[in-house]
Amino acid sequence: MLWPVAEEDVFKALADPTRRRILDELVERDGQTLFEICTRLATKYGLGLTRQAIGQHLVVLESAGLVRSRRQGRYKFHDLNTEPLELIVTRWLRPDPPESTP
Amino acid sequence: MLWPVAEEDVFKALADPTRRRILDELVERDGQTLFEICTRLATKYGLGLTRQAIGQHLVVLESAGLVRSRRQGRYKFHDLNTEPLELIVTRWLRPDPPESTP
DNA sequence: TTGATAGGTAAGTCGCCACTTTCCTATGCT
DNA sequence: AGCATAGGAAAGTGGCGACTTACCTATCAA
Repeated sequence: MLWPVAEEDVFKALADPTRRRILDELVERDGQTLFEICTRLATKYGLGLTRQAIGQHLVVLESAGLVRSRRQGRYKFHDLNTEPLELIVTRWLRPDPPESTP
Repeated sequence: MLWPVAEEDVFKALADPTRRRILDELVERDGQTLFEICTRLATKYGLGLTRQAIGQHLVVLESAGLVRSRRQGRYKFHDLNTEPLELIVTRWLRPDPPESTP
């Protein structure tokens, strides 16, 4: 248990389509800055959002543990972290289907 | 591709804590009716929601393909369907880590 | 048919959330 | 120093979603 992240935060973070697209970009290439993400969202998806909006989305993703950031000079690089997603997968798996109970 | 369900619907359905608890109940026992779900949510979690509220949540879950229902007389039984969850899992998996690039 | 049970529908309220606008801080370059 | 770049913070707005209240339909039992 590395992050004291509530499941609530993870699901809420994933609820927004823009945030999901940000994750899509980061899975393609880690270590992007805010401006890079803005540019790619604009060119690839025609997203007409301001830099501030994307910045707020990144805060939400970080709070959910889905994105980790490292500061370097005036740049802040963002990395994808898929660990919290495992919570989702395992949560609603059938405990153990006994297979032969007619 | 069994249901024409948008990914948007799945993530939105999972965004609400009450709906997640409903899924928790269904993974424990399939085939519960609306009233059963209401009762169990109230007793186990102290959820003070009206029957109508739960009913609306079930509609959302069905639209997302996470719950399937079968009518039988005046009863309507609800079953969990975890297929849409696989979308979430596979979406942000790294394509193929080349492993040896130090 | 009457009454009870199981569920559906629709209007209305309220709070939250995404987004913009505006302004501010920090780092690097020359 | 001065300016541009990268990022952060905060107030305000608009819309959507969760919930309630109230009413309606359908099935079964007496």
